[in-house]
Amino acid sequence: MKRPTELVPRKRPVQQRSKETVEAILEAAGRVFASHGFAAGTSNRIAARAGVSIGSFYQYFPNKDAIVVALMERHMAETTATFEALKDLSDRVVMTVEDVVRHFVMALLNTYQQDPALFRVLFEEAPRPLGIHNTRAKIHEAVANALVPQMGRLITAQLRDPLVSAHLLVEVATASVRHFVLHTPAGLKAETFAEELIVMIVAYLVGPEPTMTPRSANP
Amino acid sequence: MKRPTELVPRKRPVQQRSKETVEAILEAAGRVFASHGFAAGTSNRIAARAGVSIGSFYQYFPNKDAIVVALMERHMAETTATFEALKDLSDRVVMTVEDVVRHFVMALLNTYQQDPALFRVLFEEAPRPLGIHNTRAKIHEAVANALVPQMGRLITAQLRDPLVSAHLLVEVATASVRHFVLHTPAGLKAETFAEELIVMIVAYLVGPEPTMTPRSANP
Amino acid sequence: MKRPTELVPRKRPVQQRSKETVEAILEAAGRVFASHGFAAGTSNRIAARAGVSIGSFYQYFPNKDAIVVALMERHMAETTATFEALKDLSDRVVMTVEDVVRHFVMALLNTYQQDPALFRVLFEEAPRPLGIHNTRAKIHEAVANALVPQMGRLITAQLRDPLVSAHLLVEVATASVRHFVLHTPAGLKAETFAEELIVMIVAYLVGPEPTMTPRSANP
Amino acid sequence: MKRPTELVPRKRPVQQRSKETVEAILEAAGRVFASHGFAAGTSNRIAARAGVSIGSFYQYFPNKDAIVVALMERHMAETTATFEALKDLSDRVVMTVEDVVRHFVMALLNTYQQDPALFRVLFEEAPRPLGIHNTRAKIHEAVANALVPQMGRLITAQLRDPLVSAHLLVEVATASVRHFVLHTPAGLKAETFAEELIVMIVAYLVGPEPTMTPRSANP
DNA sequence: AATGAATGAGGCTTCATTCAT
DNA sequence: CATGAATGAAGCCTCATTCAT
Repeated sequence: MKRPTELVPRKRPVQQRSKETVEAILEAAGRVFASHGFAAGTSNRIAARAGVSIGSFYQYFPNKDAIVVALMERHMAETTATFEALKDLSDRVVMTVEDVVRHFVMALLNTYQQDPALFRVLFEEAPRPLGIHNTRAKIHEAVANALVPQMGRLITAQLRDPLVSAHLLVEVATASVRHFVLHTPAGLKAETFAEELIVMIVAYLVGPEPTMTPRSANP
Repeated sequence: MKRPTELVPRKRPVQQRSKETVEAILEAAGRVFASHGFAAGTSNRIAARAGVSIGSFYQYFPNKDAIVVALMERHMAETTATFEALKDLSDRVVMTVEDVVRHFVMALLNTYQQDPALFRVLFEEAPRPLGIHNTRAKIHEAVANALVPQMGRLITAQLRDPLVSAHLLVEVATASVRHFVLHTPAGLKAETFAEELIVMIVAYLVGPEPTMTPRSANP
Repeated sequence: MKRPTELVPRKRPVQQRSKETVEAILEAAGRVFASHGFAAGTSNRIAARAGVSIGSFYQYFPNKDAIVVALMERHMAETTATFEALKDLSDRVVMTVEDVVRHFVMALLNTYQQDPALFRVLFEEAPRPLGIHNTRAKIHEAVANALVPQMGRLITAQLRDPLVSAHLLVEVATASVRHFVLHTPAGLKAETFAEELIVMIVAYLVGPEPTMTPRSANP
Repeated sequence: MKRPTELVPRKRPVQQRSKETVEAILEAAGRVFASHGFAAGTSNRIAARAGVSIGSFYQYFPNKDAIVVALMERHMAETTATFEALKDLSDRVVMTVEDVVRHFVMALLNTYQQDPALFRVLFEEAPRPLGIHNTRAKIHEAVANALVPQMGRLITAQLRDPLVSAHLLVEVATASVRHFVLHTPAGLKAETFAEELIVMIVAYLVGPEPTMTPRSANP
C-alpha cells in the first residue's frame, strides 16, 4: 500500500461545492506560503486558512508537495500565456528590438511582482525534485525557440548563434528579474533596474551599431 | 522545536581540538546539506557524519541555523577575497574592460561550480530570515562601489549612472551565473554561457562603439 | 529517503539506562497489546505505559510492527528453549511415548497460558507479512525433524511416514492448544482438554495396539 | 472515530434493489478484506469496490464492524448447514466412524479453502469483541452435542466421557484444519494432512482395537 | 434513497534540543 | 568536555462517519 509520492491531485472535484473548496485551498496555500515560508506552511495551517478541514485538504491533494506543484502549474500557465501574447503581438504589429525586449522584461517583472514572497517559496525554498523542473525547462526551451525567428527578423547584426543567444536572453532575463524581485537589493528601483536591463539586452542583441536608445546625454 | 535567535557560535574554539571539531562539523554539514537538502539535513545526521556526538554539535553551534550562517559566511569571505584579488590585479596591471568582466564572471562561475548542490541549499532552500541577508547586500554594495572607479577608468562611453550600472552588473552577473549553475539548463554549456554573458555585459558597458570582440563572423 | 518498512531494532542500547528503556517498552507493549488489542495498542499508549517519551520509543523501534516482531522473537526463543529441554530430557532418561507427548502438550499449554490475550494479538490479530512467518515455519520444521528420531526410537507400530506424522503432530498440537487457550471454549477445563488431547495423539502414534492408558473405566 | 455498538444491519432491505446493494457491499467487503486485510479494508474502499457511494454503505450497515459480523454470520450459516447435512446423511445411510470423520474433516477443509485470506481476516485479524464469539461457541456446542448420539451409536470402545470427546473432536478438527489452511505449513499437502488427521481422530475414537485403516504395512 | 463532500479526532513519526552520566 | 539517552511539540496523513444536496 505504499503510495510513492504522488503529486497529482487526488480527485477531480465534480460538484460546484468541491471546486470552491479546491480553489480556497490553493488560494490559502499561496497566502500561507508567502507569509510563513515553505517549512512553516503546514497542511493544517493551509486548511485552517482556507476555512476547510484538514480532511478536505487531503481529499484533493495527496500531500503538501502536490500543492506546490499545483501552484507552480498555475504560474507557468500564466507565464506561457504571457509569452504567447507577446509572440502574437509581434506577429501583428511592427516592433523594434527594444520594444520586444521591453515587453519581455516588463512581463517578467509584472509576473514576479505579483507575489514575490510566494514565488520565493515556489522557486527557491520548496524542494526541487518535484518533477516540475522539467516542465520549467521545457517552457524556457519553448520560449527560446520561439524567439529565434523573431530575432532573425529584427536583428541585422549577426549573432554567433541565434539559438544560444535566445537561451541566454531567456536565462539572463528570468534570473535577473527574479533575483531582483525576490531579493530586492536596496537602492535600486524596479524601473531603473528594468530600464538598464533592457539597455543591456538590446546592446547585446543589436551589437556595436548605434541604437535608438541614446546611451549618453552628452551632445 | 525551540529556536532561539542566537546565530553566532557559542564559544570560540580556543584549543586545537575544538577547532578540528568545528571544522569537521562544518564540513559534514556541507556534505549533508548538499546530498539531503536543508530539511533532511538534520542536526543528528550532521553530527553523525562529522563523527561527533550530537552533544558536541550543540557545544559549538547554538542551533541548526547557526550552521547555515557559518557556512554562508565562509562562502562570502571567499567571494570577498576573490573580488579583492580582482581589484588588486586591475590596480597592478593594465586590463581591458573585457578582461575585467571575464575575470569577474569566471570567478563567479568557479565559485558556484565548487558545490552547486550545497549552494542551492544555502542560497535558496534555507529559510531566509537569517540576518545573513544584510551581509550579502552589503557585500554586493561594496563590490558595486568598488567597481565604479574601475568603470570610470576603463569605459569611455558614458553611462547614465555608473553606480546604477555597477549595481546592475553585479546583480545580473550574480543572478545569471548562480541560476545557470544551480539549475543547469540543458543544452547550454558552461563555457558558451559564460562567453555570451561576457559579451552581453561588455556590450552594455562599452556601448555602441566597436569592441574587440567581433560580434559577427562576416568577412 | 524512503525507509522500506524496517522491522529490526533501530539502535542497540549500549548503556545500562537504555537497556532498561528497551525492556520497559517491550514489557509495556505486551501489556498494552494484551489489554487493548493490536489496533488500539498505539505507540503513544505503549510509550506512556512504559513511562518513557514517544521519542524514546522510536529511538529503539522503527515502528509499531517492530515491537510485535520483537515480542514474537522473545516468545519463539522461549518456545525453542522449551523444545530443546524436552529433547535433552528424552535423551537422558527413559520416557514412554505418552511421557513425551504429555511433556510436549503441557509445555505448549503452559506457554500459551502465560498470556493468552497477548498471544492472541501476536499470533492472530497482528498483520502477517512481518517476515516472522518464515521464522515460525522454520521452528515448526525444526521441531518436527527433531521428533522423527524420537518417534523411531519409541514407536513400534510403523507409521506410514514418520516425517509427515511429526509434522501433523506439531501442527495439531500447536493449533489445538493455541486455539483452546486463546478462545477458551466454555465447558471444557484445560486439564481435561489436555488429557484427552494427549490420549488422541498417543492413540495415533501407538496405533491399534493396547496402550498403557486405559481408555475406559468400564467395570 | 466513533464506534457505536450496534452491529445489526440498519434496515431490512425490502426492495429488490436494496437487496442487491447489500449483496454487492458484502461481496466487495469479502474481496477487499481478503486482499487488503482488516485494517486497510476501509469502508470507503469497500463502497468503491461495490460500486456504491459511501453514503449507501452507511445506509445499510451502521459501521464497519457490522460488515464483519454479517460476513461471519454468512459463514456460520454455511457451516451449520454443512453439519446438518452430515447429520442427516448419517441418519439415512449406514456410515462407519471413519466415514463420518472423513466427511466432517473434509467439510471443514472445503469450507476454509474457499477463501483462506478472507477467513484469516474474519477469524483472526478482526478485533474480537464482536459478540460473534458467543455465536460461534454456541455452534460448536451444538455440533458437539449432536455428535454425542452419533458417537454412541458407532463407537463400541467406551470413551471416558462422550461429551468431552465430542468437544475435543470439534475443537481439534476445527483448529487444526483452520490453522492448516490459514497458515499453510510448507511441505505438507492438504490431502496428506487431511488423511492423517482423519487417522488420528479415528484412532482416538475407536481406541486400541484394530481399525479398518491399516496403519502399518508390517507383514 | 443515493451521492459524495466534508469532518476532525487521533495515529504515526520526526527531529531540534536538553540533560544526566 | 564528550557522550548519547531522553524529550515532546508538532507535522503529516488516514479513515470512520456525518450531512447537505
